[in-house]
Amino acid sequence: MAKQIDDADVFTTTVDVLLANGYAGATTKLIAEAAGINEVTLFRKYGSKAQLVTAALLHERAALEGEKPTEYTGDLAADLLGMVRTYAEAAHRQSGLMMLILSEVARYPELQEAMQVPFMLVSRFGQIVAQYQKEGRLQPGEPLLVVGALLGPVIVNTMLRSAETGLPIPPIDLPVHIERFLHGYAIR
Amino acid sequence: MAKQIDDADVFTTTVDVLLANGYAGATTKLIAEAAGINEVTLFRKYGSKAQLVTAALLHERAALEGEKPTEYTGDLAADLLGMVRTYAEAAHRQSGLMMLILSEVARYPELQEAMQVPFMLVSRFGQIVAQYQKEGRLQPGEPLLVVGALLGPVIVNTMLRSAETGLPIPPIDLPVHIERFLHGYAIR
DNA sequence: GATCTTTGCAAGTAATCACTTGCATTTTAC
DNA sequence: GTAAAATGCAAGTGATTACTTGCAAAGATC
Repeated sequence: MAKQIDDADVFTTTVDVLLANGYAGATTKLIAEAAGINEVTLFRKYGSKAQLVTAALLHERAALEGEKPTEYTGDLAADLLGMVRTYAEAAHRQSGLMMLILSEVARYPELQEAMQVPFMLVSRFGQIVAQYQKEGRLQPGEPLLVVGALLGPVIVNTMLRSAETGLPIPPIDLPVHIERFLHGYAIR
Repeated sequence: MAKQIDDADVFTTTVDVLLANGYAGATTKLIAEAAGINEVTLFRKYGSKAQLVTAALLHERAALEGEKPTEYTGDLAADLLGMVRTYAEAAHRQSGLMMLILSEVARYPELQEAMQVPFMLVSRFGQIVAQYQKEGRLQPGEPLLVVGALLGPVIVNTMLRSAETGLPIPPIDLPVHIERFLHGYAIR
């Protein structure tokens, strides 16, 4: 019956359903059920499925923006580990969002506005890397490529481990990964 | 009208449509149009959409298996570059397939049989890495994690560049990437 | 050439989906 | 307490999809 519906709850639930089912599989019926509200309410409040999904993904971005930002501290190893940990802590959702965006959202023009949601962390890390490069402590080159070398293995590891691929791949050992990364990219 | 239809052509086209549209978006109508055949023929020859898609993905795997395998040569840097090049040459299709499998095929139980298609290269590379580790030329540890460190940045780079992410990310410089990787993981 | 097989065309079925409408109930605001 | 707003329920619409059926034409085989 009539009750107050928390938009944030609906948005979070919407993203959950998207991650589990993809855009086509995230039917408005499924989303409504998962959110514990009536399907017609979704259309009354949000207009259309695309508008709901866009709003939900933008809400996800707002939540990311509200988090404590990863800051440059001057301690290279600690910053790298912090970056990778920030990513790893949100890895399941972040990897899922990244895949959702890259493979599905890109296919639906009506979701265009939500395209940039999962890449803000990457941008921010690029700025931190650039700072260390400026100080001559990391190899020169495109900062985003360096971020790729840092995060790529983590991203792919998370993706592969989240599906039944038949690959016996263990979780990544973050301190070891950072140590190897430092051997490769740090300037001593 | 009646003509000979090449299964291989249909399968390749099917995968093309899957990569462009995803599973839900790859309607049998679209696939038939793209293959230049009648939609009803798809059901006559392959039974159902799921069976067609599974057959197409398995055909993709057979094509991969038929390719010249990347072999251990004893020249570490050349092998690493060869591995990364093998992946990069097929990158657009491989990354697309990987994303398709991880994010979509995993959601449809009827496609279960096709799950392992894009991961054969990864397995093979793991074996080569293990060989170099045995010889004490690469850092010890889980070979697949080392492959992740080698391929992860390439995979993610390809994924990010294939979509409109707003990130100004350039293509990866493979020789530089190998050089940095060697600094990080090779034992001199 | 005759027969069988294959494929195309057209029409159709049942199910599902995003979305709408009408009515009733509950909640909120004044 | 009253009126307005919000939400639920049920039924429904139009479009789309995977898939089927019937007929005819073309290709392959003997």
